[in-house]
Amino acid sequence: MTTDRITQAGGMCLEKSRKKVRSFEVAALANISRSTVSRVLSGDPRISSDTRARVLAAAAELGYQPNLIARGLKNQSTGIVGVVVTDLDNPYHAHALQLLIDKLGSLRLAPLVFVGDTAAGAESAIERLMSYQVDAVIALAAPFSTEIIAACRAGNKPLVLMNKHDGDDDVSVVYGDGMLAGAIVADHLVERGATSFGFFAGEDQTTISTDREAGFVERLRQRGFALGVRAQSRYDHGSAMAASAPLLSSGVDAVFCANDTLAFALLDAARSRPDHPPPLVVGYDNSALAGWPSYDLTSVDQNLEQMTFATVETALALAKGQHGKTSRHVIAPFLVERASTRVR
Amino acid sequence: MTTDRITQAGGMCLEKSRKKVRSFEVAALANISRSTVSRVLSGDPRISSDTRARVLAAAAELGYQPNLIARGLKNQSTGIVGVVVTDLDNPYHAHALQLLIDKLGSLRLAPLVFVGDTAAGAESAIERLMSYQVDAVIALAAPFSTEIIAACRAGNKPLVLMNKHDGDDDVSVVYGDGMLAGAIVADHLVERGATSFGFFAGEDQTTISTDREAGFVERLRQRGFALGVRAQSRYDHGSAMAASAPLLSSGVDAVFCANDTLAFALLDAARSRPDHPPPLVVGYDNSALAGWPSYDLTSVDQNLEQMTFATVETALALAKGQHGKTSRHVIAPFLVERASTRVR
DNA sequence: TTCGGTTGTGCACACGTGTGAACAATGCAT
DNA sequence: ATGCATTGTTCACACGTGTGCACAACCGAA
Repeated sequence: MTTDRITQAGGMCLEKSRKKVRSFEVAALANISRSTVSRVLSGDPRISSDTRARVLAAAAELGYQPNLIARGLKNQSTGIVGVVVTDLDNPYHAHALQLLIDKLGSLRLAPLVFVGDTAAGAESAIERLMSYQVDAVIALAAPFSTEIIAACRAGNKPLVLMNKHDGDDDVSVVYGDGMLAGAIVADHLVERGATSFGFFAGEDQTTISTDREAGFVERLRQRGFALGVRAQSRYDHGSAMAASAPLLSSGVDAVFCANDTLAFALLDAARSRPDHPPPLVVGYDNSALAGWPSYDLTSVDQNLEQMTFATVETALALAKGQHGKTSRHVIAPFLVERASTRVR
Repeated sequence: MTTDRITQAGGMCLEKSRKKVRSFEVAALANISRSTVSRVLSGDPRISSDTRARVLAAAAELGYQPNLIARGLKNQSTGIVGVVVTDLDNPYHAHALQLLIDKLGSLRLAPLVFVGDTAAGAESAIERLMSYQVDAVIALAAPFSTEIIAACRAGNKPLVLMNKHDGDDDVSVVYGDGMLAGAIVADHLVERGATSFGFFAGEDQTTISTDREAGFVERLRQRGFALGVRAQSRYDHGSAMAASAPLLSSGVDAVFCANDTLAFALLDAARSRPDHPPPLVVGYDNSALAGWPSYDLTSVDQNLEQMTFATVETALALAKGQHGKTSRHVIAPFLVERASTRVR
């Protein structure tokens, strides 16, 4: 009846679909050729509605699920998207990853996730991804984007950087508008009556971080103020608490922190010196913890929802077609006001 | 020279390896057949060391990376492991996922990650995973494990449940010893001088949660005490703060919380009523936040490192061979003592 | 020379799917 | 009856890899 081989029918199986069912089995059940099954599934309009119904019924009865590995091999398109993340202990990254997975899933794409927290790790992650023939790569706030860009270019894979942009490299990027955020924060603090200002910077001096500071300082300047004090720290709570000392002893009215983690550390440090009144504090990321009463932190929300949406759309566009075109989405952030900038 | 077709050699490429290089190209460069290349890569001992060296040199020169999709199709084993997670906003889950990805990567396995936070979502996630022919499935603290178990059994895919066990279902499981943890906490609180006790339960009444309570109550009983008060809440901070009122107004000496999130909420709620002295508080998960000075929470550490290790090892064992054998790893937790159980 | 053993390599097929081209069936106009 | 367009289906090949089996080359022994 067919040139395809026969499988042993799996003996004494009691459950519904014990063994993997392949397309030629539904073809046999529908008295039709295997190609017609494939055409029905791909929505080919030449198939008569009669046979289409028969095939669909047979597929449903057998519980047929196409083998996406085989399809990927044939189509040169697997529907797999590589995602490179760094630190999932940062709740902001974890949240972004979750949103990415959701968006990808709703587009029937599957995320293959790797951690690239060192230069070597990032490179090897990309190599693994390319071996799996992913349709595109999304790098999430990746510190080693240079290596990633090089690897993707060598393998000719479309790449989208989310929340990281490296100036002039021609890669598609999606990131939050740090300059705008800095300006919004400056306005907010001035309106709250602050007259002396500090900035708490993170360890990494990427454009993503420096934009925030630049926008802040620039708007302060426009309104007739200057930055009074500046501190810098790694992103863990302990280091940040230690590093926040100069900000507190300077006695500035308000501090803008590059990150919620830094802001929490600053608040904790301020609590331990009740002699001075604490400054107004603004964070960045609007993490869940910012809403808790023990911190109640005013924070910039990067609009991650919109950011992940744009990222996935961009990746999909690159995957299907125009590899050359690089795009640049800049997402507008907004401020969530809470008690940490309420005047006491 | 060969029966394989010729590719267009990619015109004016300037970069190193602009186009995908396939095994027959390194075969051609090494003046050898394609099968020999495959055998070299799989470490076949019959290959002479001379040709082996020639092949490896050619592969290195062309930057050959085998197509794992094609290999997966042929071998009926993709090296992809499906991971089903629920809530990545829970830092505990995010941390576990990161560890899982690391362990999988070091075993040269690739994680395909899906979110299954509803019954329907979990089922569709598993279906997607099976379409991708994953070698095994790991479900991380999945609330809808019944659906997942059914789907994996139907598809004949090995499954490991991490941090969830459903009593008598014969599935491989890896989880922390909640009974032991409860006992350790009871001992600790009694030693700290507490004489009246409360338990703060989570929304889910899975065995994972109830074990903690059962072990706690049992050990209290052995030492001549009983549980004085009990509260229950969803796992978000707001709900938990509201739900913690009865625990505080009851005036018990010590409260064991099923989760760090609940413990943080309880501490926040206690702060807002300075009339009573706060109880001793113990949490569960030892999340990063527990170490921060604003909470400084004594908490049970589940030994996630060991747990993820056992999970991945189990999945790998199931993937290569003994599908029938189900195993059960119970990981011993330990207590990290901090200020929240220090007598004031 | 013939036979058997060892060592290394190549041919051809398989994995499960998608798809261009060929083809059968039918209707319609010549 | 023949030619042609339309419609639905099948044939055969391709995607890139692994591997059983046959076989070539070589050596030593009878």
